[in-house]
Amino acid sequence: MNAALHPTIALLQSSSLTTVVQQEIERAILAGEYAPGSKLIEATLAEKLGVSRGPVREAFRMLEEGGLLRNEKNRGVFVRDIPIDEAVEIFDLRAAMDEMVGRQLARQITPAQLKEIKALVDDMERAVKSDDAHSYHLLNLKFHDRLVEMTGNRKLTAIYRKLIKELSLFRRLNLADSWLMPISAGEHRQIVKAIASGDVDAAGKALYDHVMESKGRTIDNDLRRQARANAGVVDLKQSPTPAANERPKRGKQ
Amino acid sequence: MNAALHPTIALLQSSSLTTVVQQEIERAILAGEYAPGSKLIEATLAEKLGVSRGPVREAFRMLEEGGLLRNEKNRGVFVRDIPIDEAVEIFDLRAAMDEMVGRQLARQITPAQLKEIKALVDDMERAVKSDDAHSYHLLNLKFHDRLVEMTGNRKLTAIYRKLIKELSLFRRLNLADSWLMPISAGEHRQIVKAIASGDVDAAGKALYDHVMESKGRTIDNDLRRQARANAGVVDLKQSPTPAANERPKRGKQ
DNA sequence: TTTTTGCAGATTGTTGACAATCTGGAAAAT
DNA sequence: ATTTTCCAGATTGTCAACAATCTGCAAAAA
Repeated sequence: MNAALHPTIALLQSSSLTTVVQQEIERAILAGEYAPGSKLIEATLAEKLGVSRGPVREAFRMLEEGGLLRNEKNRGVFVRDIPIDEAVEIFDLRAAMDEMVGRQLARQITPAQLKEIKALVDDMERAVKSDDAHSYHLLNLKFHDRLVEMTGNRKLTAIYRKLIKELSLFRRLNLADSWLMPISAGEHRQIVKAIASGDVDAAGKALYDHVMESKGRTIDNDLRRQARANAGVVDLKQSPTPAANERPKRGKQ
Repeated sequence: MNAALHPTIALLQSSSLTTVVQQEIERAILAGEYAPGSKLIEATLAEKLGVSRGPVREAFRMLEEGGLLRNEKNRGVFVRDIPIDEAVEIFDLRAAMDEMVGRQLARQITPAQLKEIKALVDDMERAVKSDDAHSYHLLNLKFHDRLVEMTGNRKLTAIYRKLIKELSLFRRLNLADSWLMPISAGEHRQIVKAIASGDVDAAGKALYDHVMESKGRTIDNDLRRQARANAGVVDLKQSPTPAANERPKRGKQ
């Protein structure tokens, strides 16, 4: 008599307060409700969610290990703010993983799967035409996530997703991408074409290059942003940063 | 006034009971003191370490997220037993990561670093000559760990180490490798040579192939072991497995 | 005999309380 | 005016107790 026959039973067997709290905090972070660098207070969260501090602390430890939170002993936990060096490292790693994805899919993708990702690319092009950056962003995430998932390598998929989540905490990434959508969209067509052709090297290279292009765009973006911020500082010197009290005074990221 | 000036201060600032407990459990698991599949009891561990159950539970959550433990609600936490499918996935992923390592090192390795890994290979060959499988195993781990570390990509290094830890829980891997040492050792020489030559493709391929060979050897080993176990079962049918009470009755890995 | 039911002990899940530490600012000293 | 000292409030770290759940076994039922 195995479990998971009745969905409610499976739910009760798997979810404890800790896991629910963990999922809720993760959702809120990824939704941007807690900005990178901001502090999470155990008691506040516990009260908001109607539980005691125990489960909240356990959820903190999980999210900490998962790379979304950072803990300073006796000072508190903070939403991680991914520095640009780390973002670069993640992009490089992701490129290698995506290359592996491309090579594998060029060999093993099924017609049904091919149809599915082609449809996603079509949707993305529609989003480009209607200048819908938000939809494009979501479809882009979905596209890459599905590709990785289609390899059938669950370990790869799990780690890939973790990296994507961390990258989303690289806050300088959000906006200013809208005029680049057509370029990115074109690369997606190219990726699908290479996979469909069954050319292992081409598919690997297409995905590798795509991620590296994305990395380049993101970094350029950040450098511009950095420059703009520095330019502003000379006029506003010593003006207090808005959320200064949410940032720790000691230690490094 | 920054921290970490006095090592004791840095230690007290970073280590809480939770982190100490976490490290101790991890050490014990990797040392084989708790076998894969065995159950860890909160109260027992708490007493042995002289703390209450709170920190132990928090450490459990971290190790769970880290892939070393598995949690079944209301039933307890168990040392994870990596199934062969997952081991295969990890090997494939590791191969891609090591290929990245090889390509990067072929470009950027320094003479001092090259000297260091050459020395490690020398040590390994000495271990082969004296038939010291244990030393060889440790040196092998060190060799690959240093290579990854030398890329300078901390994210890659962290994930690589996590994968190695998980692989060590694939219990069927331990023994029976001793007569293969010469082969593996030769591959290591080959890897170093390719990196030293600066040939990006060759270095990547050398590491990729090495990991895949290692994967092949491990799987063959497991299949033989599996076959042997099955052959034994016909004689010993229904004989109770020794640690049967340590394994859960419900759910899947 | 075989199956079902119903505990008792063991173990995990959750909570609230207390101890230790940090933060920011007021008071005191320079 | 500037620096130092001290303290109260806020927050995290740890613990022990209680509640909920599971496991294995013995007694009852079939």
